[in-house]
Amino acid sequence: MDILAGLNPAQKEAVEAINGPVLILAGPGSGKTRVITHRVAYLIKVTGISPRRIMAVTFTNKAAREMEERLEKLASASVQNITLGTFHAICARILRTDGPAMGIDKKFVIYDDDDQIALIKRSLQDLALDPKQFAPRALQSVISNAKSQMLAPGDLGGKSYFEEVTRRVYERYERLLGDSSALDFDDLLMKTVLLFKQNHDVLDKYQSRYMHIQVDEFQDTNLVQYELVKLLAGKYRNICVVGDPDQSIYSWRAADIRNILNFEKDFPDAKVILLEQNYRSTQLILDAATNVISANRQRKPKGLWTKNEKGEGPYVIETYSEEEEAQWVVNEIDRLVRSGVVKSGDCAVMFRTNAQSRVLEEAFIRYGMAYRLVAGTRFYERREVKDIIAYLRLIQNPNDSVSLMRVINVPQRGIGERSLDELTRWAKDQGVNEYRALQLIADAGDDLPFSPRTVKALAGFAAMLQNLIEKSQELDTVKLFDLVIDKTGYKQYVTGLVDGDERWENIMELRGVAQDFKDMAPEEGLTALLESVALVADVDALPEKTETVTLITLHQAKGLEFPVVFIIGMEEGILPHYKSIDDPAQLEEERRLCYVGITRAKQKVYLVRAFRRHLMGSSNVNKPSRFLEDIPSNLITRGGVIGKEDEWATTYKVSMNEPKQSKELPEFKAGDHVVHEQLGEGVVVSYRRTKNDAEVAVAFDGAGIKRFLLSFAKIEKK
DNA sequence: CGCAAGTACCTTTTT
DNA sequence: GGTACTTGCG
Repeated sequence: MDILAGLNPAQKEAVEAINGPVLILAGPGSGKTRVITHRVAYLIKVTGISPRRIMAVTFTNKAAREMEERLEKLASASVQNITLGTFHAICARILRTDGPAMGIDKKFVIYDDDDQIALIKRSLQDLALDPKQFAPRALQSVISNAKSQMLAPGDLGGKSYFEEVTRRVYERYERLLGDSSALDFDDLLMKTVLLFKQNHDVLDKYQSRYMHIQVDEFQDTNLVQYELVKLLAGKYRNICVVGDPDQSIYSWRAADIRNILNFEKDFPDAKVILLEQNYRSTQLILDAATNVISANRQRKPKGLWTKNEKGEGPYVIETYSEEEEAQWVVNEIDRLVRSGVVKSGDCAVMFRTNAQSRVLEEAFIRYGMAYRLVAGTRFYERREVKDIIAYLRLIQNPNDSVSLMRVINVPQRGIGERSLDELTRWAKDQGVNEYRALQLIADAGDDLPFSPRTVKALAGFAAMLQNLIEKSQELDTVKLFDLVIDKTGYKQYVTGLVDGDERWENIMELRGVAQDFKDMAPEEGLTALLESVALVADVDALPEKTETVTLITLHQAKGLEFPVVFIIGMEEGILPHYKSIDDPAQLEEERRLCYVGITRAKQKVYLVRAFRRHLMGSSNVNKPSRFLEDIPSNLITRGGVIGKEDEWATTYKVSMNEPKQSKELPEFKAGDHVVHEQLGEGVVVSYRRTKNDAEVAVAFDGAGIKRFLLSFAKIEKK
């Protein structure tokens, strides 16, 4: 039984406890993923359970991918028969198959955040409400929260005027979703639960199939998700949930730690297994993390321990500004790499908010150090990508009015704002959706509130769409893709835009995604393509080990580990985030976020803060994060807890600018041939003196144009 | 109707 | 500091 080899007693117990409910509480670095994958492998290989009777649910696509890879190594061929995916993906599949039993259009589209906002704005418009007074974002969040708790519009009380408005918007929004044959993210979960509750045959089908169910990151599940799991496990009760309440960082998305407590209530016979041995971090890092998290009051203490060496405690670093913070990080990574301690791929820089990555990126670019930013501007959020997807969605489901309104005039077809308003109003009067209205207009001819020119434009669009729909019956996804960018005129349109080349490249990248579905039957291929696009937000299915530094948000870092971790912005207002400071519960979540960050580190962790930072234009002086004070000074390897702002000069500090001024900087001019230490030969494109430095842009053969600060870059004339 | 310039607005984390 | 929305002009 080599599947159990190398596991510690607690891990072994967790793998072997396959009968009945199990709750695994797993500390960071305790081999959680290992346990889950080994459990599944054990089920298949040792007890001979058919893979198709196993479901493994994860919270993110990344986690699903990782589990799949690991399982492939352990249990090879049988893996593809396991139902493995995110809650949303699994539910989408169930609804695609059995949704029609409760009146869900088989061809439903999945609306993401942006689509939801568009539809909420439409709802406000329909109800003659002012979007300035009722922020669409806020409404979206309230509606989403309601759905996460299975609340229908009618369940929202009319306690205040705002609630009353929310109820009305929610109602209208649901109506519009239905008219568009669309489901939003929350619907995928909620409707599946409703389907199971309303249709016993369907529930029985799934209950009977799934003999074993595993749920990862259980602390991040919301009420609907837990409900779903309970229903699915209703027959065999072989349910295993794995989580760590200390790493619950998604309560803002309605994740509910109470699910862990309720699990023990709902399954009183549940076996509870603690994984407390940490295999990841040095003792001092683990101690520091434990001290940080222990300050939370709403938690059960845990006995995390490790056999690892004592190692180094956290480094606490203070810099003057956020620019220096970024520069310092880059310098330190460079120093570590040069001294041979680590490779740059071993380093990760983590931050609370995406906005912090900009300054960081600039420093990396200036220095000429390679990095990868995990999901910066997300690929699927780019305008041109969304436009093409909207066309594809329309082909699959022309009722999708958000997509229709999005692209009806992109590229411009002479259908302006006024015509669109009129179209919406007319469709509403006729009691049909926009697509149907277009068809009616194309057929009607006279007697319409549109100018002949507009009628022609609208009819033209309808005819084009109709044609694409017909062609889609026989073309594979790639051929259809090419036809779309050709017939819609998008190709010509996009190449004429200012960043035409870049946008075109993005479209070609999307075409690459379409290629994955090329061999499927036409309709299925399109459905599968759209589903993967809707549910897999990160296009970077990059392998974990890369040769470059990783820049990542603390949230995204959960589940990962790196030898060297930098957490920047260790300041009041950033971490903890200023929006969370007033609310004790939210503050505890910020602390957990900090804990997640520290526990990612194996060897070294740097807690970096800037004395002065620009926020929304103006410059602020921030206090050190309160979380730094939770780390006893004897654990800190360098730096110490930094004092109040006026003591800045007396505390440990790092400053890079001072001695540089006197140094003679080499001068270049455009056209000079130069050599860069890492990037090789290149030609100077521009040269510009700044206050104490000079900025030079160099075009390299392989690497394109890079910009450097001369005081840092190692460039010489050839 | 389309485009350009100007204005007001807002900033957390993601399936 | 960036973007989404508005205004004004051709």
